[in-house]
Amino acid sequence: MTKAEKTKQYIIAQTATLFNKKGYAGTSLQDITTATGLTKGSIYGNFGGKDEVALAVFDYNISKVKGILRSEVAKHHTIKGKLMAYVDVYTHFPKFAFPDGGCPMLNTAVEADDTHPQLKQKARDAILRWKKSIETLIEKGMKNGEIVKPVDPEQMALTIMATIEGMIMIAGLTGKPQYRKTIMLSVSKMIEDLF
Amino acid sequence: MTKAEKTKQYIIAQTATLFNKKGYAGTSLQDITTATGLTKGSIYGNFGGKDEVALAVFDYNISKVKGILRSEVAKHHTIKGKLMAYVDVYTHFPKFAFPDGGCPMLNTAVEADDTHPQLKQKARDAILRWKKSIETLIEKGMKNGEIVKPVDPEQMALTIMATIEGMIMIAGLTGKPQYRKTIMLSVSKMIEDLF
DNA sequence: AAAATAATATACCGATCGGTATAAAAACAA
DNA sequence: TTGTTTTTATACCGATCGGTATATTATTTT
Repeated sequence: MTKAEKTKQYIIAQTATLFNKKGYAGTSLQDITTATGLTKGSIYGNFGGKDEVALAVFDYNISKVKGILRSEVAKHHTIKGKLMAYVDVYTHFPKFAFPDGGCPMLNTAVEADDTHPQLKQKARDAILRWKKSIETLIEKGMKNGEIVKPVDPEQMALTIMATIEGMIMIAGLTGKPQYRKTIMLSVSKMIEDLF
Repeated sequence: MTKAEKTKQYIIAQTATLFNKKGYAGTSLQDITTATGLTKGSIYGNFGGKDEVALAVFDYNISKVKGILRSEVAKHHTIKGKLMAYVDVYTHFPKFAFPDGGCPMLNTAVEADDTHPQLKQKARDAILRWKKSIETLIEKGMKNGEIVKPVDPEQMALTIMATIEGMIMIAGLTGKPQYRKTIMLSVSKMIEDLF
């Protein structure tokens, strides 16, 4: 890894929290230089502009979350266990190395809705991949006989995702950790009902 | 109503969509003057600053949503009907006079999370009021015998709210109206299961 | 209608915005 | 080690940011 490549990764890692907390419009070049200890020249030597940093940071944050979910899901070998792994991760949210400032998909979706098409596209892709992976799990469960009740995989996936994302918003806004547990308990019941 | 009061209301109404779409940090004084056709002097003659406009706009947007919900809920005289009115409103979301740019609570919650304490407080109050009103409906249903199954009103309220807010995010991000209907169908099932 | 008051427009403030040209320094290749 | 290329720092650009002082225009009150 060349020096520039290392610096690039360093900039991304140091500003990941920043962008996730303050958003794209709320994060200034000065914030970036302060967080990294570098100067504007260095930032622009490694990135084409603030946009490029933001896009790279989004990928970084998403892959962080994805990595956690993937490894937790892999620990279980039943469909039920794998689905419950999602509940586990989001119930114990803060324990995991989640990026500060909440879910990057939610944050980006809300901020980029009418302003930053590229970021919005990235968030859209991420959420559709997430949807697909839950759907696939449910479909496998139906094929291998684990899930016996008739269920629409898409509806189930969308509902689980919506409840989780809404939970993140409500828990973050109210500052009541109990709300997170309460809502996630409902999600686990939804999943339980499939079996 | 004095002239100034009229102008104040005019500024709020003209910038309500703006703030809801672009957020607090993303909306500039110039955006405000362009949207209203007024000048900075006029804005500052009626408000103490951008913050004051933003706070007033938030109240305006929330009361708009609240008014729609209240009138729809009032059309029904059973608890089930009243709860289903929420589903109705959010299912046919765009038909109603909702502020463009999505749910003001969600938007404000995400943006103001680490930046604007006053706005965050307003969003928190709004969501707790919403929670309370759903809880009260469920409690009434339990008292008058409409709801027979044992249910935790708080858990039910939180779960319904989370699912709705997550739906708004997902539907807005993906641009697929069908997702809204699919998720709201799940919410209506949750409510149906109470009776 | 005249005087007092309130509301709006103009012109400007310093600070910060994202971005760039260029020079100094560090890393690399020979 | 020397020469070349890449990386970083400095200094600056015009534009825009939120905000204000003041002049001008409406709106009230008398």
